[in-house]
This record gives sequence, structure tokens and C-alpha cells, in this order.
Amino acid sequence: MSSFVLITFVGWKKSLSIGVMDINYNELERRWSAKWEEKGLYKVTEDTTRPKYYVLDMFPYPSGAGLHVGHPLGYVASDIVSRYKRLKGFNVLHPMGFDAFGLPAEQYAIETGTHPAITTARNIDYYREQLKKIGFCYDWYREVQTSDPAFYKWTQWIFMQLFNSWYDFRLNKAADITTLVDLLQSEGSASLVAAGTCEALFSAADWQAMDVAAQQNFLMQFRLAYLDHAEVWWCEALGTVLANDEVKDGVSERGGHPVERIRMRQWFLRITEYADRLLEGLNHLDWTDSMKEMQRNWIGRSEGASISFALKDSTASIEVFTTRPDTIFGATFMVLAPEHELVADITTDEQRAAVDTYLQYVKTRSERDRQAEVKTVTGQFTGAYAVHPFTGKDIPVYIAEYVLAGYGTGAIMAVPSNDDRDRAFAEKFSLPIIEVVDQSAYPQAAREDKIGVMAHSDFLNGMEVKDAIAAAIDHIESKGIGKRKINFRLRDAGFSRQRYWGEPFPVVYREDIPYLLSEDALPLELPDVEAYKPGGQAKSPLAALHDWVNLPDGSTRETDTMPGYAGSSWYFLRYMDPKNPNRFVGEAAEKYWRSVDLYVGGTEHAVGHLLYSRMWQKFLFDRGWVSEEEPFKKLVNQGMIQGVSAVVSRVKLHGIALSRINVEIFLSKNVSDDYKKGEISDLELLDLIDQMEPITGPGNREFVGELELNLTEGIHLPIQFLNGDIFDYSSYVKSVNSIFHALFVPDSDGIFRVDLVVEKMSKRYGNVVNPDDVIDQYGADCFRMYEMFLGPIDASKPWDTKGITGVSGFLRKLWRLMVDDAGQLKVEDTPPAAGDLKILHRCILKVEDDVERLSFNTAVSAFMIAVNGLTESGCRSKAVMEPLLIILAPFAPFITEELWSMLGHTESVHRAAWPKGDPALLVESSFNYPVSINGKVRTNVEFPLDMPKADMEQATLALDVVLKWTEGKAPKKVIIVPGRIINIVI
RNA sequence: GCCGAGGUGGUGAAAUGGUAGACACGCCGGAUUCAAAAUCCGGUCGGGCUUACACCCGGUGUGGGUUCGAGUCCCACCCUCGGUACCA
Repeated sequence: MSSFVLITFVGWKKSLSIGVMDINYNELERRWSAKWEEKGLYKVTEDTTRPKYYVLDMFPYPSGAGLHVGHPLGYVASDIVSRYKRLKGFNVLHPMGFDAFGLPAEQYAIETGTHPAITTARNIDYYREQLKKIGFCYDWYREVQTSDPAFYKWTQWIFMQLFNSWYDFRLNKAADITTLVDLLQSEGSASLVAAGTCEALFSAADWQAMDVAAQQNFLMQFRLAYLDHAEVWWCEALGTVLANDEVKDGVSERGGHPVERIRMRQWFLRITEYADRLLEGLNHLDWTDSMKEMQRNWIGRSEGASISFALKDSTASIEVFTTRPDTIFGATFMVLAPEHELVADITTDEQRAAVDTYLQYVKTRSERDRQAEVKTVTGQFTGAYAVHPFTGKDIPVYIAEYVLAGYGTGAIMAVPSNDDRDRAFAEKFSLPIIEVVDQSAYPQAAREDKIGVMAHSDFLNGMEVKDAIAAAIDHIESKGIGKRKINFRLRDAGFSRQRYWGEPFPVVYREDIPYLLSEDALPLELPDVEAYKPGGQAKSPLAALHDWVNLPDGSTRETDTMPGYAGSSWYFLRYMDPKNPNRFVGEAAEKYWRSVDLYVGGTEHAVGHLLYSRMWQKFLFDRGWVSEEEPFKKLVNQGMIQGVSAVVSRVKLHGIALSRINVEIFLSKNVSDDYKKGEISDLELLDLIDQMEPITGPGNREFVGELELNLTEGIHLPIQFLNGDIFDYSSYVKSVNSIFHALFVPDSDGIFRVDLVVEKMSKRYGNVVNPDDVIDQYGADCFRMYEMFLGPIDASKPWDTKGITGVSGFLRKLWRLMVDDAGQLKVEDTPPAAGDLKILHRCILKVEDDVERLSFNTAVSAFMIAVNGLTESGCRSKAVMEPLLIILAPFAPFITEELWSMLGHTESVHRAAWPKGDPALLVESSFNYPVSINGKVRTNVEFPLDMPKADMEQATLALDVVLKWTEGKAPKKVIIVPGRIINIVI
């Protein structure tokens, strides 16, 4: 597929007819865009006379494919809210920028040698141009780019503050590391040990006697940005470290080379210190429950106990964390994570070879594979035994991939009676199972549910699980073998990448000890490199720059760079004061804008970005640099717009020569299905191909015996040539370059059909729809409204351009409501008819309610209903048209501005005030009640709304239809809900 | 596997526990037109019955339950999508 070129989107474009009364959207939109820009209509300042409102979009990563129709879904929604709030009198901050560091630009650089800065700048220009066409009210003066040194200077600065801070247990917040040094200086580590934050006990004198390296190593255990070791995917063949995304099925996605986990020293952020506050803070946020739930589960707070198991014939012990200390008598073996530090020590000589083999296997396994694997249990006995702390029995120690080094202590006491994976493991390795919880009273209960009565458990026997947990912990504590503990699933965040295109660390090493640069050395700019492909073992390309790495004073620079989420963890603050050279955000601006009132973005960021941002904000808050502890008050997730792909099968021939080389043979759906089912034989298929283009070469058919047909499924064809499921292959072949030869084998009716598959919109699938093309044909207003009309903002759905004609028709209808065929304004300064006022006010109230609820699709239909109604009634009243234009302006900013100015206004419609809807105009005096018999609607009857229930009941029972059903008998019950329904039960 | 979301006509969807399918697309029929585009009018969940008006039965992924009444609430299951710690 490498030889075909993607061509611009023209397939569904029809010629646009512009009649006398047609609106030239493109001209109109260009004209108003220019005027707004000239007047600075969307420029925002800190205006203390008006209440502020901060509406933020998750900024995009500018990929080479440009914006597709899925991106603007959330942007249109937030733009509508921004404009609506402005009409409501708020001073609205609505900025946009670019998340500009990232892997794709670097990968492109490796392939082509183009500097990522060049690709990125180009992509950003294209994105910005596309965004501007859609008519967003962004204040472009405030644009930020995370790869801009003026921006990442402050990313580096915040990293330095994290490095220079520790989490002060006394204040329960971050504090300057010097306060820790003062503490150690004056009293040693006693209070730290008491607080459980470190184990080494030493005095003030001991501290003072330590050398620099020892002191720094100690402080490293407390810094919020710190060095530790972690594993990365290493691919020897490619010579690079790979992202999880780049590893598929245990091999590199590019090239299919072997990969393995290797351990490296890297930077981390101590987000776990914030686990409790990140959890608690959720309670005060206006986010969806599902989003909060995902964060809660990610943080994963669990209460239990840590217990120490002594090893037989050894001084070492294994510490485990368990949420089920009550089941300790059911612990019949132990399992260590394969990476556990004790593994090498405790493995016996007889088991060493087997353990090593198993460790090799685990190195090729991703964490996800390890957790997802439930069908086949794997593990290996180490030869070592632990001593059960209560029974004194020997229990074997295994290693197994299902135990992860990063969770808890990296070791478990396995209780096969009450844990599914332990159970499966015990069964596979024939280990004893002791049923310690009698759940016979709870037939519905699962093995892992915390209900039942304890059995075979010595002093716990007869207790309910809940009580047994408490009793077991008490006992464990009194025996001194463990203690009550709260554990979090959340792990500290890896902050190093062995990559080029990221923020350099403002760090140098002397004697292997990291030191920060001075603040005036910031920004530490990313230097140019010769090659983007890493040279040395798992090092970033920066490591090859010897002059840059090795400083004259003998120190060396950190060569890793920061991850993608570094810049995105605080960019929302920079928008408040984007050009400030002296501070990451100026104090006055920060105190005015404070935090984001509405944040719109995809669920894919539910835990990553949203958790890191919250941590950074809390840290900056602790240190007194910002005034709010949470960055995003309200959060809304937009759904994903998927593409519809054209998927076919491709066949390759071996052992036969075609008239041309490099021919791709595609099979139409029915042909391919029949072939797969065996209803078409190899020979028949070959015949079909032969009909398309004669197979030449030595003896053709005689070669059939050696012929090999290779079917590849799931090949994507570009959707531009698609009409329904029919693929116009002759146009497609004409459109691509001459090197590409393709043979299309159609169905028996001569038509080539594809499988339609709904999936992520992506360049690689050839299913991308570009908003530019939609706007060229229908205009930005139409595009915006159609995106909203597609469905609820948070729902995912496939894009289909066909339906857009409905919205297009609506905009024309709106235009014709106010402008006649000759282009003359029809609107008159006459008093509005009562019916028209009712239509208008119903619309105002509905749209207002819908925008507040972010239900934009129903707001669009409310506009359609209003315009249909006003068209039907022949309304011409200015008093109706003007408010209608104002409420529609957030959705369709261009056409409303044009009509508004035609009505004689010199000030922009976007500076108008939202009209007040009057509910009194909508009050009805009667209601047409549905009458249902046993819940099924049988007829309708109209009653005044103030009619007494008894009268309604009497009148309803006398209806012919009702009499037919009741057969004259008295009903069992009559339910009357005023203004709703009448239900008769017989 | 685990966590989260979703499943309603041919399609996108609507519906504070109260007339399922608003608003649109598509399709069918008609008006207008030399013709087309555009526009306008009517029809459009399935089945039964009827010359017709009407009427009846079934219907919101599957199976149960709560309720006068369930797309909506509860239980179990199936399928699709997002995340799963280095894609962004």
C-alpha cells in the first residue's frame, strides 16, 4: 500500500449552484472573519467590572493529517457556551493552543530527517488556519505552544520547584526542601521515621557527618521530582526505546522485531503523596460520576494490613499487603513479582535454571498482558519456603507474572479459597486449598466477596468476615508481624523519556548526583542534533551531542527529555497571561481568572492528563503560586466521531507472473466472502482474475499446481470513492500515481463492493473527512450546527456528511424568513402576533435550558421548529427576528451577524444581550390527555388544566372507547396525573 | 482480565417513571420546471384486518423483576466503544 497517494477529498462534492437568492457563505464568512479580527472582537482582558468565565478546550496535538471532523465537536460546543456566556454578560476567556511535543513528529524526523520543529510549525499553521475557518471566538493573542522555549522555560521551572520540594507530613502539603534539611539538621530523622515516611533512623549529628552524596541520596527519597529505576521497552533491532503503543503482541509494531523490558534510572513525580487529596478533591468537582469513578478507581485506595512472612533458613522476610488479613489461615503459598528484589537471593540452585527461563519469558510480557491473562496461569517455584506466622507451617514461595512489582509490596500471600487467580494458580500447581470462609448462607456470593463466616481459622472461627478483618489486624499488630495499612494502586509518574522531541531537563550530574541549573539559565533550549535516531544503549539522541552533554567543569547533562504530559499539566494557567516573561502566570491575571469553569475534552484523558494536571495545580497551590487547588471546576467529555472505512480483502499470487509487476488484486465483498467460504475454488478465483487481465508468463494455467494464493483481509481503501458500499475503482485507479497498479475483481454484476467498518478516523485507514471540504461546500455555520445536530455531545457516532443537507436547508429557510428572492429585507417594524411570540419564547427558553445542560442537538431542533413555525405563520416582525438572531448567534455566528447588520445594526450581534424568555406566554389552559387502559393508550380527551380530578374521572369513564374496555364494570383503579395522563386499571 | 460508557426505525436521533420514534437524513408519491437543481405538499416501525374511516396485536440488545404505568428503576447475560500508567 506504500505506493498510493492520498488525494484530497472530492468524492461526494457536488457542484454548487448559486442562484439569485442563494447565500454565498464563503464570501460572507471571509468578510466577517476579517472584520472581527480587525476590530479585535474576541480579544479579552482582565475586566473586573464583569464576572469572569473560563472555557477551555483540550488543546490538540497537531498531527500531519490536519484536523478531521471529529476534533471540532468539543470545540464547537465550548464555542457555543463561550458566546452564550458572553451574551449573558460574562467576561469570557476562551483560548486555544497546541500540545506540540510528541512522538509522531519525532518518528517522522527519524524517517525523513526533517527537524520536528519544522514539521510541528507547519502542522500548527495548518491547524490554526482550519480552526479559524470554523469561526471560533478564540483570543488568538493568547495562543501557546508547549514546544516554544518561551513556554517550556516555565515547564522546566516548575520541574525545578518539584525537585526542590518535599511533601511535609506535618503540614500535609508540599514545602521547600530546605525545611526538610532544617529538620534533619536539628533533630535527625526521628520524626520522619515516626511518621512512617522513612526507615533509616539517625540523629542530627549523624546527618551532619554524612557526605554530600549520602545527604543527597537521602533527600532523593523525599523530593517531589526524583530519580529512581523503572523498566522501558527496549528494541535492539530498532535501537530505540519503544512506547507501549509501539509494541504489539510482544514485538515492535514497526518491523516486528523482538522487544524486552530493561531497567533504567529515570525521573519520577511523587504523585502518590497527593493520592488522598486527589481522591478527596473529586467530591467538590462538577464532573460526571463516571469520570470521578474512573479517577477513584485509578487512585485505588484500599484498606488492609501489611504482614511480614519470615523466610525459612534465612534472615530475610517477605512483606505483603493484603486487604483480606482475615483469610490468613487460608494462605497456603506466596507469590513474588518476578522483578521482586528477593528473587535472586532466595532461588535455590535446583530451581535457578527454571526461574531464569521464566524471568526471560516475563521480560517479553507487557503489564497489560500479565493482568489480562486469565486462561493460562504461569509461574515458577523458587525452591524457597516461608513460615506461616500463625501456623508455623512451611509454605512454598513462587514467582508469577500476575503479581506486579509496582503494586503493594510486589508480593502476596496467596489465598486460593478467596481469590480467583490464587485459586487458578493453586489448581494448576496442585497446591493446598483451605476453605476459610463459609459462604453457604450467601448462595449468591462470589469467592472474593467480603461476606461469610470464618472457618478453619483458629481464633477467627465463627466471626463474620467484617469483624474477622479487624480482629486479624489487631492480632497481627500485637504479635508485631505487621500493621494496619492503607495502600494505593496509584504509582508515581514516570517523567523521563529517552527521546529527542521533548523538554530538556535543567539538570546536570556531578559524581552521579543531580544538580539543577540556576533559574537564569532557563530556558535550557533543545539543541539541534545530527540524527534523530538514538545511538547508544537506550539513550536519547541528545546523548550523542558530546559537546552539549559534557560541560567544561566536568559535569554532564541529563540527556532524557520530559514526557508529553509535562506541558499539558499546566498550559491552562499560561493562557491567563501568555506573554509574561517573569512568571509562569502573572499574579494579577491568575487571581482574576483563577481556574477553568468549563473544560471540554475526550474521555481518553480521563485518568492521565486530568490526574497529572490536578497534581501540578495542587503542588503550585501548596507553594503559594496559584490561588485555587483544583484546575477544572466543570468537565464535559465529548464523544468520538468515528469514520466509516472501506475494507476489502487483497490476494497475492505466488508462482505465477502477471503482465505487470507490483499488482495489488482486490476482491469485491461477495467474491471474497465466497472464496473464504470455499464456494469459489483457487482455480475459479484465478479465472476471475484472468478475466480482468490475462495472466501471462510461462504456461500460466499449467502453473496452477504450484500456485499459492495469499489472502490478506482488512485492507483499507480511501472512502472518497465510496457511494454506499459501492467502490468506484476506475476513478480511484485514475486518481493515483502511475506506479500503482491495481486489479479489482468485482461481483458477478460488475459492481465492486466493500465492507463498511466504523472505526477511529485516521489517515492510515483512509477514512478521514476534513472540515475544510465540508465548509467549502456548506459554510462554517452549517458545519458547526451539523456537528451539534449529530447527537448528544458525549456520544460517539460515525460521521456521515449526507445528513448535513437538513441543517443547510434550515439556514436557507432562516434566510428566506427575513430576505425575499430579490435579496430585499422582508422584516417589518410591526407588532408581533401572539402565536409568533409564543414560538419565539418557547425557543428562547428551550435553547437557554439546553445550552445550560449542554444539550446542543436538541437546541438545534428547537431552532428548526421555531423557524418552521414562523415560516408557516408568515411572520415578518422585527421584534421576533431580532431576539431569534441573538439566540442563534452562538451556533451560527456568521449568518446571524450578516442578517443582524442587514437589520440596521452597527454593533456586532455577538455584543448583544441575551433576550429574556417569558414562560407566562407559554401557559396553556387545557391539555389533551392520553387515556390508557392498563397502561396501553386507547384514546385521547381534552380537559381544562384546572378541572377537578373527580370530574375528569367521571367524564373519562363515560367515553365510548373506555366503556368498550370496561364493559360497564367499575374499574379497579383510576390514576389521574394532572397535565400528564389518565390510566384506568380494569 | 480490570475500570468507565453505550445498545431505540433503513440512518443520525428525541423522550422530569406517563401517548416510543420529536427534529432531520434517506426512500416513495405528488406540485413547480422545457429539463434539472432548489423549493413546497403528502407518506414512511413491523404484523393483522378493512372499499374506506377506523380498529386490533407486537415492538427500545437478550432473559427475568419492581410498578397503575418501564426506553427510563433493579438483577443476570450478550455485543460495541474508550482507558489500562511511554500514542495524544
